[in-house]
Amino acid sequence: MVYKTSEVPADIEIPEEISGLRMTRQRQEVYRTLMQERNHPTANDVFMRVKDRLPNISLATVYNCLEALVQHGIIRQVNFERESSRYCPNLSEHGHFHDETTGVIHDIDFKPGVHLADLLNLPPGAVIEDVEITLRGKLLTA
Amino acid sequence: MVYKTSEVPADIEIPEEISGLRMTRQRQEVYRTLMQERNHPTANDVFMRVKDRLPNISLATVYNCLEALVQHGIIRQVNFERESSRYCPNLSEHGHFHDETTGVIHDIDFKPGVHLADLLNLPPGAVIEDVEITLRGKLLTA
DNA sequence: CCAATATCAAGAATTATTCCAATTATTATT
DNA sequence: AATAATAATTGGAATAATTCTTGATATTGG
Ligand SMILES: [Mn+2]
Ligand SMILES: [Mn+2]
Ligand SMILES: [Zn+2]
Ligand SMILES: [Zn+2]
Repeated sequence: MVYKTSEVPADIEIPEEISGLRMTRQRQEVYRTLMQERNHPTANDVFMRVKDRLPNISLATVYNCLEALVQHGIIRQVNFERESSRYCPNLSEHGHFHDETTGVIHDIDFKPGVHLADLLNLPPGAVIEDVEITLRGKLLTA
Repeated sequence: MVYKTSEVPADIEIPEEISGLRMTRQRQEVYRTLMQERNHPTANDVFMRVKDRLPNISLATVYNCLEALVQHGIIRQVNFERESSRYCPNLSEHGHFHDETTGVIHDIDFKPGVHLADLLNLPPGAVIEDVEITLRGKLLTA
């Protein structure tokens, strides 16, 4: 079943349209889940959570919504090795540290004033559209 | 058919054992291919090339060999988004720039003296075991 | 209201990679 | 050298994340 966008509950503060993307009920709930659970969930994680609110949503729709949100620059897709893609609503430039002990993924910011592209020997004429920084290691709690 | 390691042709300069890994004929040919074709081939690319020399090699073996070489730090596995894994024999610390126009992947070095981990706000206690830097964009030739 | 377009749902299809079982090769032991 | 134990290879089956397809439903604009 497709939910009418006009039946959106009152407690949502997500606009009806973001940068040209129609915010359907499904897209809103997918986006809300990412905003509430900032632990870089997979499509399936999102699917399970969104089902609490939209019991009839399909996994394909979650994938469609995530892709639409990524395409419009509202969220970011994050990949570790060959694992399932994860999704992140943090739009500030940041990298990801994957703690192998706990599985937790930490957002990593640059120190102030650092611009990665300045530190690389890029080939002349290179126009960078996207940068991904991935760190793998352990977080010692001792 | 399994090739006897003793029947290795004379023009190979790869040692019989590298850091504890038995260099079988299959592993030698996989490694040789990576050294000769520095364009970050996929497992299937390697498979097709190696078949010229070992017509009976299987794709599973190519995957096995690549994994063994990666595990022993002899080559690196490189991932772009959700595409097939690619493999790189360049062991110096470097990143990868994926030119979307041509599909070519360029090795990217840091400018001298740059150490990425120094520029990031890592959580206290983080021990980094691996860093991956991936750039996507276009190489203007004009 | 109507037509055109967009979105959704369910399940099938795709595909890179891994797994499995049988065979062959290598190494260690007698 | 023969034998036993271990490791590697092969071909095909299995896996699993993602994408595709198709029919239904919703939205938009006239
Ligand atoms: Mn639940
Ligand atoms: Mn060929
Ligand atoms: Zn993030
Ligand atoms: Zn490389």
